[in-house]
Amino acid sequence: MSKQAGLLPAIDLTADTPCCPPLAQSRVPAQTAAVLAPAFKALGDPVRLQLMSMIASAKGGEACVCDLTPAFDLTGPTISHHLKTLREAGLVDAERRGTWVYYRARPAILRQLAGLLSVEPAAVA
Amino acid sequence: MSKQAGLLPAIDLTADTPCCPPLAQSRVPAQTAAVLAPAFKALGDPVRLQLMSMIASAKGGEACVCDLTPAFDLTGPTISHHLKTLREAGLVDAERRGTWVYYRARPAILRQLAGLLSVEPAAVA
DNA sequence: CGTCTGTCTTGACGTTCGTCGAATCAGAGA
DNA sequence: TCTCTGATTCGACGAACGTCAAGACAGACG
Repeated sequence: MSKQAGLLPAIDLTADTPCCPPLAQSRVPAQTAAVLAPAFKALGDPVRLQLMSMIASAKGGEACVCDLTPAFDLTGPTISHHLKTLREAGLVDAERRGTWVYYRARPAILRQLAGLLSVEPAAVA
Repeated sequence: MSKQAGLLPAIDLTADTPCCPPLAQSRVPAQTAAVLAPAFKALGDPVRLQLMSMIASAKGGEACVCDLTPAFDLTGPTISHHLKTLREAGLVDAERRGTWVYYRARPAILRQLAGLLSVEPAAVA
């Protein structure tokens, strides 16, 4: 077994979860909270939020680490650590192609999180 | 000045921020990330995610701490601490009425976060 | 006033996080 | 093969987090 094969997401959000009624509509069950909270937590760092955005909005739907790293005043290992956090939260996928590693967003979980947060436009008035 | 008047949110998300184009559409600026990341971070704990949901989905739009606390296997101070975190992230408002304190969700920021996460239904196909 | 109940603050504890430098791995090319 | 470059892992550090017990504050009711 390759020692550096940790490029797969640790949890699979696309399967089990029943795609979340809005948080403001019915109480989130403890189990759902336990699954989704780590995703919010991963987004809870300014660097990771920007990384996520750069990946999700990248041309072709994917971004190379080599383009991501120089966008911050941080070392390579630190960016790699943040990308690993996003990966383990199930927010992105990574794929190595030759010398470079490309990251790609997982729209399904993004939609889940957005749906959980959604509020009726004229909720309280 | 009352020593226990820390019931107001620490930041005002409803004013400055220009209501966020989707994260997957254009790169989130560092400044926006710095403002919004703490909100995601606040949602990044299972207990707080449930608290937020219980408050936002409560009948009348508000929930009493006395109803929130017994829903968890945690002490009062711990729940109070989590509520303070939600307050400081601008996600909820608190109001004391007589003996009890009521919490109320702030739909505006919820909408902002949901909008940031929104993805076109058939984004990548 | 005194007391009781509900909530928040303080102080402490162990754990996790964000960051770095150094070392390692993976692939490309000479 | 050896070397070079890109990316990750490892080990360490200080800072922040989640939790609790103990104490303080606010309001209601005698």
